[in-house]
Amino acid sequence: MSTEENILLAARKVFLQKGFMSARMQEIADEAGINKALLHYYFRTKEKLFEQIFSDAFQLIKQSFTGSLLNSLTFSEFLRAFVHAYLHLLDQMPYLPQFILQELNRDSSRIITLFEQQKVPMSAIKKLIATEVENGEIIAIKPEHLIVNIISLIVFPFVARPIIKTFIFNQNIEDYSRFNEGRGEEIVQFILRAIRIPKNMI
Amino acid sequence: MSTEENILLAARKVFLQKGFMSARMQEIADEAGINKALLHYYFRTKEKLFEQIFSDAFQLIKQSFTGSLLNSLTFSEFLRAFVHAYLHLLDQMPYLPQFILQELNRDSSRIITLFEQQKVPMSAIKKLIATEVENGEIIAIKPEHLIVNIISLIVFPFVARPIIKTFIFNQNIEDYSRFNEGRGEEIVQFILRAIRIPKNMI
DNA sequence: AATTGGTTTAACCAGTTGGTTAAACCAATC
DNA sequence: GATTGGTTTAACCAACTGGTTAAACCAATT
Repeated sequence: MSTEENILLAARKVFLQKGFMSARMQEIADEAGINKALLHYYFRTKEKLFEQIFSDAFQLIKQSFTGSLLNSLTFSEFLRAFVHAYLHLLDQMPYLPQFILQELNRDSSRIITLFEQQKVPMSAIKKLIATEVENGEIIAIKPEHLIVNIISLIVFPFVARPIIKTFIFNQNIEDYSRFNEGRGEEIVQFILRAIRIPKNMI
Repeated sequence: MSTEENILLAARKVFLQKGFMSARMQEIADEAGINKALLHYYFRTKEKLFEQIFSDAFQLIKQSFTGSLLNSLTFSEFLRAFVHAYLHLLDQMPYLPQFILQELNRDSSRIITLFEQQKVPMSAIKKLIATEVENGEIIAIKPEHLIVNIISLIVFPFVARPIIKTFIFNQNIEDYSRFNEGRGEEIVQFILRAIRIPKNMI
C-alpha cells in the first residue's frame, strides 16, 4: 500500500468519526503511522485532504443509488436493491451518513460544488414512480415524499444509533443487533404495504 | 428579560447551529449583546453553559413524545398527535435534531447521564402497539421497528434538509416548502397504510 | 454619601491548532 | 560512489481558543 493510500485511509477513518472541525492532523498522521510533516508533504492543507475524503464518501452513496436504479425495471425491484445495497454500505461505514450530514450543515455552500460534480439521476427514479402511479401499480403518492421516506427509513437509524440503542433497547446489544439484522426486509415490506393498492372487494 | 435568560437564548442559538466544538464563547457573548467576561461571570465554563442548553433541548423532544402519549387511547391517536407536535416543534427549531445527534455522536457517554435524568416512557408506547397487534387492529409488527420508522420519517428530512433541497428539489424553494406543508399528513397516512389489516374478502 | 452588584474594558495566560522549515537520514537508483 | 526522493526529527510560528483578572464604571439601594 502506497503512503498516499495509507494517508487517505487514515484520514477517512478520522474525518468520518470526528468531522472536519474536530479532526486533528496529528491524529491522522498517528493513524497512518507517519508524522505531520509528511502529511503536509502529500496533501498541502487540511482542507485539501478533507475535500478528497468528502467527495469520495459522497460518491459511495451515489453509487448505491445509481447502481440499483440501472439494474431495475420496476419500482419494487429498485426498492429492494437499493435498500440492501445502502444498508450493506452502511454496515461497513456506519459513520458515513452523520459525516455527510454534519459537513453539509456546517458549510452548506459546499453542496453546490457537490451538486455539479456528482450528478444524481433523481429525475429517473421520479419518473419510474410516477409511471407506476399512472399505471395503477401503486397508490397515488408524490415521488418526492416516497423517495424521502425510503432514505429516511434506511439512514436515520444509523445517525441516531446511540439514542436508539439507549432509549429503545436499554443498551441491550443483542436485542439491538437482532433489530438490525431484520431491518432491511422490514423497511422493504413496510414501504410496499404503504404504497400497494388496497383490494376492496366488498 | 434577565441577563441570564438573555445569555441562555443566545447560547441556544449558537450551540444549536454550530455544535459544541464549533461554537465560540465570543460569538455567544456578541449574540447576547454582552462581553465575554460577563458570560463567564454567569456560567463559569463553556461546558456548564452547554449542559443546560443540551438538556433543555432534549427535554423539548421528550415532552412532545410524552404529551402525545398521555392524551391518546389508541395508537392512531398517538401517531397523529405525535407527528404534528414534533413537526410543530421542529418548525420552530429546525436545528434541534442535528444538534442532539451530533453531540450524542461526539460524546456518547453523555447519553447515560441523559438517560438517568430524562426518563422517556418507552415501554408505554411499546405496550400500546403490542396490544393493538394482539387485538388485530393493526398488522403484526415489532414495536421497535414501528417506533423507529415513525421517528425516522419525522426527523430525517430536517437533518438532511440541505441535501433534500438540492438533490430532490433542485433548490426550488417553493416546491420545497409545499413539500413541507403536506409532510405531516403524508407521514401519518403513510404509516397508517403500512400497518392496517388488509381486507382480502375474496 | 456610602455601599452594593451587575457590567465593561482591556489586558493577559496557557494550551492547542494548522502549517512551515531546516537538517539529517536512508534506501533505491544511476 | 554520487544522486535522488521519500521520510523523520524537532523546533518554530502565528493564530485562535477558553478562561482569568484587575480596574473602572454605573445605577439602584441603603
